Amino acid sequence: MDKYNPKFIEPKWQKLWEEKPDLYAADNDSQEEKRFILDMFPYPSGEGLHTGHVESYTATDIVSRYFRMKGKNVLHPQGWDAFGLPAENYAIKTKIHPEKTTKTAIHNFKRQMNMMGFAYDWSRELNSSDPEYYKWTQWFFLLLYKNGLAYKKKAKVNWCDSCKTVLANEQVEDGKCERCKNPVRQKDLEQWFFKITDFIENKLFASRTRATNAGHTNEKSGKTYTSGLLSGLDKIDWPESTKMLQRNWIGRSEGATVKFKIVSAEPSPVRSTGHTLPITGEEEYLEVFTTRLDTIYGCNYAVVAPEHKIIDDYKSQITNYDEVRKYLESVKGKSDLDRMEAKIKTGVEIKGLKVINPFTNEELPLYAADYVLSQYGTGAVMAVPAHDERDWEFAKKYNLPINQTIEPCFITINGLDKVREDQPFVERDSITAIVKHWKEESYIVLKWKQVDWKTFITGGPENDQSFEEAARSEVLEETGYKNLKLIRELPRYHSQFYHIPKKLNRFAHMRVFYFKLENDEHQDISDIDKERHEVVWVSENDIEKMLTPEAHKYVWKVLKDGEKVFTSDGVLIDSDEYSGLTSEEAREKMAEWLEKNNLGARKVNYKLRDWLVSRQRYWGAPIPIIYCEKCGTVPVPEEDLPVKLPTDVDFLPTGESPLKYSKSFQNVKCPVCGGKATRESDTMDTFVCSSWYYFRYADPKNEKEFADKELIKKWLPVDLYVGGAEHSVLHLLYARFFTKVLHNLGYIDFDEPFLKLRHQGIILSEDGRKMSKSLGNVVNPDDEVKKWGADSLRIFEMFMGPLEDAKPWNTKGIVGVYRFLEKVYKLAKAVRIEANGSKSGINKKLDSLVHKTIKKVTEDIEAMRFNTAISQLMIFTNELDKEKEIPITNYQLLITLLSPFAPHLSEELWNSLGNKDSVFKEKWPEYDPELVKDEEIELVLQVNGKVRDRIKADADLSEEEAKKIVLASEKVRAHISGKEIKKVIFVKGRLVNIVI
RNA sequence: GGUUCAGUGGUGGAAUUGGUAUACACGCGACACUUAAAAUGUCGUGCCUAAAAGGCAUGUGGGUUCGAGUCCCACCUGAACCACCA
Repeated sequence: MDKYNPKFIEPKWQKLWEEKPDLYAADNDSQEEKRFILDMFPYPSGEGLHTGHVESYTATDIVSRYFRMKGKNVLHPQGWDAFGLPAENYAIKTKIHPEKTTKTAIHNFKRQMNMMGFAYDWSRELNSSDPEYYKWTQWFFLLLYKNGLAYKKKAKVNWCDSCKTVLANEQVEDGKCERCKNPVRQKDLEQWFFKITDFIENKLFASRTRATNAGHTNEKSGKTYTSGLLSGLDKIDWPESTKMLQRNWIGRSEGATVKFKIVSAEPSPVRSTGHTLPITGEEEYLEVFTTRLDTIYGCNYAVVAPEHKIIDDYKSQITNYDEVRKYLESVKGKSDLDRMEAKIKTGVEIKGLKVINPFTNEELPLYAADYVLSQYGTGAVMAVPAHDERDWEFAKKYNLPINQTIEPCFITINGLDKVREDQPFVERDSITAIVKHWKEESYIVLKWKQVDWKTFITGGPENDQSFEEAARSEVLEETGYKNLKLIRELPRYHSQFYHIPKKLNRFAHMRVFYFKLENDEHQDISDIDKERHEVVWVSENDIEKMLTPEAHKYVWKVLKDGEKVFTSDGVLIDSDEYSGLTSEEAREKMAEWLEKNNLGARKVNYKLRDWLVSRQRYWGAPIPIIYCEKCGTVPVPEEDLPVKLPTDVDFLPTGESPLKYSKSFQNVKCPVCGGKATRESDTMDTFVCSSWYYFRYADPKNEKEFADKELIKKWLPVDLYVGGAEHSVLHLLYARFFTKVLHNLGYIDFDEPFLKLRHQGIILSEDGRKMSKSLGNVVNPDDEVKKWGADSLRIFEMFMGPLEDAKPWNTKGIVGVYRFLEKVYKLAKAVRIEANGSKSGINKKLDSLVHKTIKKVTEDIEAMRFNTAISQLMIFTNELDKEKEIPITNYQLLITLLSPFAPHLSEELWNSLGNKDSVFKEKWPEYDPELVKDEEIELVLQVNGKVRDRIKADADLSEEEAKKIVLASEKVRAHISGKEIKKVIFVKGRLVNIVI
């Protein structure tokens, strides 16, 4: 055998490995430290593995093999997310039962995985469509049901006409079905939900009896809790982008509810029911939710969602009820997509009703409009057209008044970014600017005056007259303006307001005075650069830079378009006693006032809604619920699980679950009274199956529990989880929810399932587009393995670039990897068997490279930087190739380091060297930190930062010696001749830089 | 529209986190072996310049620094996700 022949080597070792389970099996009894390394279990489609699967599975395979060689007890299982719509749709088309197609697909997937040499512990294989598995999915449903976390409710839900089923909010993209891209309709249906919203914030521990030491203890209250879906994100090692997506999806927003008194335009209100108003105090109010309480003085009307109950409740008082009704009808038929796409806001005034702003006591008109969502907040909003874009659009269309109550602050303090930590003050202690007022035809002079540091931190005198006078006289000096009227002075502590970088906050101690400039005087401003932006800065040329980016854009818009909404925080104006406060301060004070007067309260709202889990489809786990004529909703007793999927069904979707038409399935006896009853015919969303599967790997055959408590303790949580970023909200959020439920009920003592998460980037086709069958640009792993072998494909996919990046496939690239493996193979010929073990020290340079390579490969695997690990192995191989004779220790080391990447070749070479045991039984090598260091380095000689010469030198050369060397260099001398040396910078082991 | 990330040779990508820019690989070119091709091997390969010396180069323009691909500001381009959530 002198030619590298993966076709022969690879199947040979795959067969031999199969016979040695200790190479890949997880040991329940081992005392070694555990590592649970997990791939997202795939949906076994008929297409087989694609390049993306190969990429992420190779990554986890490398890490698993590495940790095993490190002596860790590794759990690296694989399974099948087998339920789901594609299999069912395929069954509808071909009339072949999904169980059968799934089985075939799994068989093919498994073949391909073995072909790739993935070392999975197949003894723990699981399949979510197996009754032994979904028995426990049903058990989880009952667990949630019994703890009040699963409920059935009639609600507006997303309905896909093409899939003929309801969808979770998470499965609707752009108003379309995630799967078939059909527009989603809103439908009123009774459906099952999981109370995922209960776990957004930290939750008090539900079960004290079961818990041993589970749960976190709050230091202040001493209470034990489960960390919420939000706060839990802070403690796990996940990509920041993924955490962001989850936070955005949960969409927490802090605000307040405000009660607007409802008054009737007509004096004798009679309700539809015949009662006179008011019945109770409660009903007199329209409750709205807002995050911008500070803008309430600018509220000019209120809007309710078309579905809001106020319309029914006050039917008789609405004088234009017919018109309102007509509008509601026109909106009803619209899908979410239509509503979103409609660029122009529509609505109708509800005449006969008015609401009263509790702050101003103004009577305001009420509207119904579909830009207000009934499901969010209270389904009603206070409209502030001056400071909210939607309200502004609406007000423009219906010609409603617009009152500005927030004043933008335009200025940031110039030069702050140049201030260093050791300089306590800004260079300039006073800045003057003139701004054209955004609304009026007048100019405002702004004067910044620095408050000294001590006064600033102690608070200092609030209304320091002399300070104002000083400011005034400075303005006079600089501009000659006399008629300055002080409009307001900004409060002092508003660094956030100036948009100053956080680290510079402590420099933001300036007081700002607003002076209004009388009109006659502003005529004299001679240097107005009207062409440019009609904003003139007087005291500095570069003062324009003081504008915050946001304000800069804003000023532009105002001046160009005449008017524009200002939606950011600012300072309040025309708001009674709140005027002059910043938005943040005002929100705080106004909320206090509301609570004191019982007219509202602080409130937190979320975008996340409860998870809709029922589906009107066949290929899923049946919901274990029975409806009895007498007893009502009855959960299936645990001992009767699993509720098996019937086989006597027609798959054709009708809009009702196919299970409804199975007589054998539908008709049952009530488990409580034995009377006539029917089964729930809906199945569960497949994401329910995948929300708990990782627990099952700990104990996949258990018939009494979803997994043994001790085994869960042994193996979980998952140490490393790798999968696509497309699951960032769906699967990953649901799985966290399930884990938190188990924790809260005392089943487990951790509340986050996946400690470390990484995504693999998509592999694009060679043309940079997504691989797809219709484009005909799909790379099939089977073909590549046939051409190059699995080892080449594995390494190539890892070598292409960082794991998480999107990378285009390059057909020609794989040959380089093949050549590399071939070179490693051929090196065997040059191996010298030493008489007396390793004889290091002969070739110091090579020894150093050996240890550098161990270090680099080890660190890169741990950090999952496989591309650079492989590059280092290539450098090492190239270096060995230059030697006439290769010491066997060096060669064995190369094979050991290569083995996680190219298991087949490594095993073959290891065996050919006369080793009887597997290379994977070998201990992962350690490096000697002393040998990693270079004894001799190339000292870089720079003049003014430019490289002029390189000289070989001792690694721990002293500064004195280095200086001598520099000055001895002719090239350096040529550049410094005749000039004075100002400074010499010395970086040990690297460079000397001469500054002239 | 918003948020986030990115932009380095002909290509995929490196760069010890502020210290020799372009490691490793593909591709390309020359040469060797061969009747020839493939395979393999050797050498070369950012741009300007015949070459050396030198200069210019990390999307563009500024800034900080002895020194910037890396830090700061603005702009341009691209990608991903979210999008009436008050």
